[in-house]
Amino acid sequence: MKKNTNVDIIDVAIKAGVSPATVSRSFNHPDKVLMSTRKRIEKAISQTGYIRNRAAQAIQGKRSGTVGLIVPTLDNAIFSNLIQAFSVEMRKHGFTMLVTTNGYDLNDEYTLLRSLLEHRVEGVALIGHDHSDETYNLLDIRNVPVVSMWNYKENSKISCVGGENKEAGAEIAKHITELGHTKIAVAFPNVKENDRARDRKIGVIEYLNKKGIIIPEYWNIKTEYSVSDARNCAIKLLDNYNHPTAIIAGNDVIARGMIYAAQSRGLNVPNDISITGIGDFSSSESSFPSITTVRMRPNEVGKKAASVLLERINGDREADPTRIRVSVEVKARESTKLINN
Amino acid sequence: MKKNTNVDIIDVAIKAGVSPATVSRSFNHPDKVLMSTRKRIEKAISQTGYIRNRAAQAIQGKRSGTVGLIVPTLDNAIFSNLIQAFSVEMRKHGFTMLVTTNGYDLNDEYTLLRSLLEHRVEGVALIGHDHSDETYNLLDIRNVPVVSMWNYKENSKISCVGGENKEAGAEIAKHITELGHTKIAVAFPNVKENDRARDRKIGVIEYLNKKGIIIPEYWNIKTEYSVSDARNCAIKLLDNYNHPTAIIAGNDVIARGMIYAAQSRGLNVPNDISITGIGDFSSSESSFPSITTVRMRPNEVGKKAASVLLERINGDREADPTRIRVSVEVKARESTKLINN
DNA sequence: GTGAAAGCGCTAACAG
DNA sequence: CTGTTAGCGCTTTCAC
Repeated sequence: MKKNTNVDIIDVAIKAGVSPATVSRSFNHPDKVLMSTRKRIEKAISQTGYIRNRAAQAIQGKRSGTVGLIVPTLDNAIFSNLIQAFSVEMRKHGFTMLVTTNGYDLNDEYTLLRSLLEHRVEGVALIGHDHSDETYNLLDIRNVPVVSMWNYKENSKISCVGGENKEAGAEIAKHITELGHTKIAVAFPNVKENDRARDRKIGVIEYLNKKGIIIPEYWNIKTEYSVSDARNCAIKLLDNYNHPTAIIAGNDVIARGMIYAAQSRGLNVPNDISITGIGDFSSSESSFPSITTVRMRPNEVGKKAASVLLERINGDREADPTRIRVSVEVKARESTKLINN
Repeated sequence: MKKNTNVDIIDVAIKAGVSPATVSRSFNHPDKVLMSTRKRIEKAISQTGYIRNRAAQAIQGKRSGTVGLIVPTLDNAIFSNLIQAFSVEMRKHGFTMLVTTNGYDLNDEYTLLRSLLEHRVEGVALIGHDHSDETYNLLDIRNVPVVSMWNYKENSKISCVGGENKEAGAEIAKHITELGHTKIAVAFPNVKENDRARDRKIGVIEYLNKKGIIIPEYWNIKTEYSVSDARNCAIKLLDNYNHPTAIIAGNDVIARGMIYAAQSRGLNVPNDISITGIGDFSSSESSFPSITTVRMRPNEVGKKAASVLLERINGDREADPTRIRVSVEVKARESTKLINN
């Protein structure tokens, strides 16, 4: 059995005794083709081993059957639930996903977007709202259906689906203060070019300030999005400064690293120190201690973002942005506790 | 600034005062075009906002500039390092990646492969060696450059890059027995249609048997690849049966869940029980206790797999499979300890 | 070094 | 419901 890279729609048409146009129709408008001829075509297809050529289809300026996704990184758990949900939903509607990573670099993102457009993706999904002017400009000029995932923004230029990260920050800060904590450290990654982290942090800080709580500089930790860096940062804090009674971390990965740090220093979480995350990653509920965090519903975001994008692709591209706010919710678990003042 | 989805190579040619053929050449064979005209063309490109149409290029039966990747899932950390490394390397060489997930279903995989081929990907990367006959057959018939990642296999039908999972299993079993353990439980996921897990498990069991150690059925745990399920399974074991002194888990995620289970039951790891993983995920070194595991070098695998695939794409597609074995290595850490008999 | 012309594989009118 | 025809945007001979 050998080598037939090259059977085309004409070969199929001949074999089935119809015209190429009919074969094409049986793919794209099957209802316009007689059941019986469709059957013959299908037989011819499997006999010849024909596989459609989407490139030739895409060239009509019509459907390429692809959408593009640009994420900061695939390298950790942060986006995996989201991407999986988005991907599955798009696939259900016959789309294949072109995935690229920009390593949190917005200039890179522009280049990647261009390359996605070279492939004539029918739509693009991005993370968050921090994008270069060039990127926004290109999306606008080419009139590409686009959706931003993971952060809701009231007046966003483009459609978006996500939780309100600022609210998430405020909610977890509220939770912590209601447990009686006032000596609070915060741990966030670089918030430049990362609106999700920035909004969370703003939410936390503003809420605490409102309650009259000010974070001293040595309790304002800057860390990477990794367990190991978070652990190191927390160790530094615990070893060199007096201890806060609580740490609010920018996400669950950071929280996890900090819990390990505390444990490795013989501290009990939450008895000696409370630690919170944001995001509710899949393992946060099952860890020991389980992590108090904020649910951001990545599955829902991914799925809804896919729907929004599909709507744009199939419908009115000039319509005003669709914005879907996914509710966030504090999940109180074992890593925090009431403090006795 | 509005709406120019449709500038094509001809518009650019006119603007630059050359023929379309020359514009095309300046992309694909820049050396065959006078520097000065190339400059004019580039200027015309940026003035018109032209973006190449890869579909039109792909239709010539030549380069589509894409490769396909089929993974079981994006939903957890298991493959993320690997994918990231693969993706970055392919991108460096100008390829964009079409990603799909089959949810560990090999029939689905065949469908996904077909859809990737519809997009005329120039090459395909798969995980492991368990694939349906149809899948192998299709790859063969279409003569698609292909690489299998994550599991080395001596006589594989297709090129592969990975560690030897059986060896990984044997190595960690060796490590555990050398620490004096004989009362050992194992925890693996469903090994059907998953050669990586199967090989690991075989490696463990065979080694233990050779040492005269037999795993009783109630210490032979079957779990999902998730922290939560692993934790539940371990709890069941700890609550209902006498305790082993060690648990060998199929990967680090499972090990993590089991450590949490032990801790939640007031057991100390490793003093009361030793627990090992396989895979050395990024957080395994920083967790508390850090996890004794086997390094599988996902970054190296991803990068090398990309190289192998590129070689096939650019070179001799009929050549015998290239097989690269990436060494595996036990990382002894805090989650295991010597037992006093 | 560059242009003219002939397709690549498919789809969308338009007839019939 | 089906066939004919005219391209989609680009690349590639083959001349010049």
